[in-house]
Amino acid sequence: MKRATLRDIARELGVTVATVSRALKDYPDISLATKQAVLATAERLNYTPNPLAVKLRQQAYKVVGVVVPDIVHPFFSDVISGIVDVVEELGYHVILSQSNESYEKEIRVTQMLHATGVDGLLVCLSNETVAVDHLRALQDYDLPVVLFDKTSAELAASSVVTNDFQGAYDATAHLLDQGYTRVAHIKGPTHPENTRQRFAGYQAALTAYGLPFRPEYVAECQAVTHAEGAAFAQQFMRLPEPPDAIFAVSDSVAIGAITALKEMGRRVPEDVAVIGFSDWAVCELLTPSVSSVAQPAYAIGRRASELLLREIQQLRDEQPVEHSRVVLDAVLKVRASSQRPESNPE
Amino acid sequence: MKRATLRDIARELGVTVATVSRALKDYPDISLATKQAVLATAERLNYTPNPLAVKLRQQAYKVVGVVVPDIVHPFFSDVISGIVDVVEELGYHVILSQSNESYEKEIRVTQMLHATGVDGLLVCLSNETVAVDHLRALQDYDLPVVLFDKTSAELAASSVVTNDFQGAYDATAHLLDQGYTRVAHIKGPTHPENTRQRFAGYQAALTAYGLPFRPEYVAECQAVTHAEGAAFAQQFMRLPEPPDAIFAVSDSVAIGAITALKEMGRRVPEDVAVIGFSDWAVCELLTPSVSSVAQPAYAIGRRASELLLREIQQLRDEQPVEHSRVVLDAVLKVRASSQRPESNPE
DNA sequence: ATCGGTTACGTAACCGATTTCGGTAAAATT
DNA sequence: AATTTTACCGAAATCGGTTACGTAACCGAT
Repeated sequence: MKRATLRDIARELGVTVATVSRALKDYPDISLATKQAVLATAERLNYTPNPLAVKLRQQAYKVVGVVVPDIVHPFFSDVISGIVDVVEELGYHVILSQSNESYEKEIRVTQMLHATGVDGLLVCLSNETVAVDHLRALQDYDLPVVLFDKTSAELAASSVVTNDFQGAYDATAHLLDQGYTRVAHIKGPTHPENTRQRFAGYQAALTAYGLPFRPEYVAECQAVTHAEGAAFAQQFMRLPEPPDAIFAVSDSVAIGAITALKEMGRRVPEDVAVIGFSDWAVCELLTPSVSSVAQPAYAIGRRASELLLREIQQLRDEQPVEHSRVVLDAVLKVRASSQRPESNPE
Repeated sequence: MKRATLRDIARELGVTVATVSRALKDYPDISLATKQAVLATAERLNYTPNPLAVKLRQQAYKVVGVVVPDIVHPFFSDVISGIVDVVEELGYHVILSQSNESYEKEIRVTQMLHATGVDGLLVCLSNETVAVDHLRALQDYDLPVVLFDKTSAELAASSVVTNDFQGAYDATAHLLDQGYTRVAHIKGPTHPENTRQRFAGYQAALTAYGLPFRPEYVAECQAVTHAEGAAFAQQFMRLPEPPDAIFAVSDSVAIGAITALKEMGRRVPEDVAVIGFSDWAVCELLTPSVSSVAQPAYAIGRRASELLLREIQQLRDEQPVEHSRVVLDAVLKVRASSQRPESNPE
C-alpha cells in the first residue's frame, strides 16, 4: 500500500491539489461542500501529509539534536527523558548522538547533526572540550544551541545547570548540623566547572560555620572512580587527626570511600559520615544507605528544551534571540550514611 | 549566514544547478575544469546539501524510529546506545520515543513516528501490549518493523531477544553446582514471554540435575519489585523445609530478598544463596555483591538495527524481505551472593 | 449595461536537490 | 563538404506539499 498524496485526493474529486491542501487546512476560501468531500476522501485514503515535503517548504525540520557524552549514564538518560517529553508536545522529535567524552567525536556529531538537518541543538559538552568554535560555527548558521550540565562561558548561548555550589553547601552544612566537625572533601579534577563549584560550596559552608579550611582534608580525584574514593579514604584515616565526615564529589567516590572505611573497621556513619553527589539509584539499596545530592536531571532536560524551542521560535519570527542561564537547585537526600545516631532522638 | 545552495554555486560560476549537482557527485559528463571550479566554490561557500531536498527526492528519510517503554531504564539506554552506534555508521539517525509501558501511548508514538517520517521502526513492546494491529498497519505501508526484548509471535517481523531460557538454566545450574539442593524461584507475571522462559529454564535445570519440581518453591510476582522480593523471601523461610537458594526473575526482586533474608538473620550466601537477573550496576556494589544474569543489551541494540537496516535496503532494492529471529545468549555473572564458601578451596 | 465586490477555485512559483532527455558545439569520420 | 560521433552542459520534470496571485461566475447597486 502506498501512502496517499494530495494528488490522489485531487484526482478522485476532480479538483487541484491546491484546493485539497486548502480544504485540509481549513482555509476560508473553500466551500463547505468541497471541504467535506476532501475531508471524507482524505479519511478514506488514510492520508497523512508527506513530512519531507512540508518541512522542505516550511524550512523547518521539526527536529532538535541532542548530544550527550554517554547515553547510558543514568543522569543523561533522565535528561533525555525530559527533553523527549517536552519537544514531543510541540510536534518536534529528538535525534540522539553521543560524544563518548571525546572532543573529536563531539565536533563530528554536531556537524553531522547540522548537515542532517535540525532546528536546534541541546549539548552537554564532553569533559575533553575546552574550545567551542565548532558550536560557534553552527550559531553562525542561525542554529540555536543550548548547553546543559557541562557548559562553557566562552559561548554566547543559553544554558541550564545544577546549582552545584548550593548542593555542596547544603551537603556540607548538613554534616556540620549533625555535629560532625572535621569535614573532608574529595573533589573532582579542576576542569569541569561543576566540580569547582562543589568545592566552592564546601568551602563556603565551612566559612559560614566558622570552621577553618584545612588543606589536608581535601583530596583531588583524576578519574573520579570507586578506587580513588577508597584510596583517599585510607589516606584521610592515616592523618594524625582524621576527619569524621567526608563529602565526595560523586556517588562512586563516596561508595568507594564507604567500602574502604568499612574494611578499615570504621563504622559509617558512627565514626565517619559520608555524602555523595548525584543520587544514583544504588544509594538507597546499599547498607548503610548513602546520603547524596540529587541533580534535577529530568527538570534540566525540560528547561533546556523549553529554552531551545523558544529560541527557535524567536528566530523564525525574526525577533531578537534572548539567552538565559537557568540554575536549578540540587536536592539533598539524607539517608543513613550521614545521620549521626545520637542526633536522632533530638 | 545563510546555508549555501546549489543555486548559489551555479550563479557564481555561470552554470546551471544541474551541472553543479553532477560535478559534486562525480558524474562522467563533466569537464575537469568545471568540476574543479565547482568543488572549489562549494568548499569556499561551505556547501552542504539541503538534507530535506535530498530526502524528498530520494524518498528516504535516513531515520529509524525507536520506541522503548522507558528511556531511563539502564537496559534500554544500553540498547539505544548500541542502536545509535550502528545506524550512525550508515548515515542514519535515531528518533527516540517512549511508551511509558502504556499500550495507548505506544499506538500514539508509533503512528506519530510514521507520520513524521522514518524508514523503519525498532520497537520494544510495552508490558500492556497484546494486540499488534498498530504495527501491522505500519507494515502495510511498507515500513519495516523489528522487535526486540519484548516481542510478539503475532507479528511477522524480525526480532532480537535475550536467551532467557539459557540464562535461567545457567543460573539455576550454577546454584546446583555450588551444592545448593533446594533452589526456589521467584518468577514474574505470566504475560511477558521473557519471564515464562526464565521459569522454563529454571525447571529444565532442575530436571537435568534429577531434582523434583516443588511448587511451594515457586512464587509469582505482580509488580516485580523490591518489596515483593522481600515478602516472598519471608514466605519461603516460613516453609517447614525452606530453600537454600533463590533464583529471582529480576535484580530488584533479588535485592529485596537479600535485604529480607539479612533481617531474618539468614546469612547470604552461607545459609541462602541468591541470584538475580539483568546485572544492574548495583549488583557489584552491594554487600554481598549480587550474582546475576547479564542481558546483552548493547548487542541487542546492534543486532536489531543491523536487521532493520538490512530490511530497509532489501525493500529499496525490491528484493524479498527476509525476517529472522536472533536469540543472544545471556551471561552469568557469578559474585558473592551465590558462592558457597566451602566450595571455594575446592 | 456597467461597475464593484464576493465567493470559490485554478495557475503557477517555490522549497533545493536529482535525473532524464536533449541540444549545441567541436572533433572525428566518411 | 557532409555526416557522425563525442564531450559538455542546459532545460525541464520530479519529489509532495504551500501559497501569492489571477480569474470566472455571480450578486446587487448604480
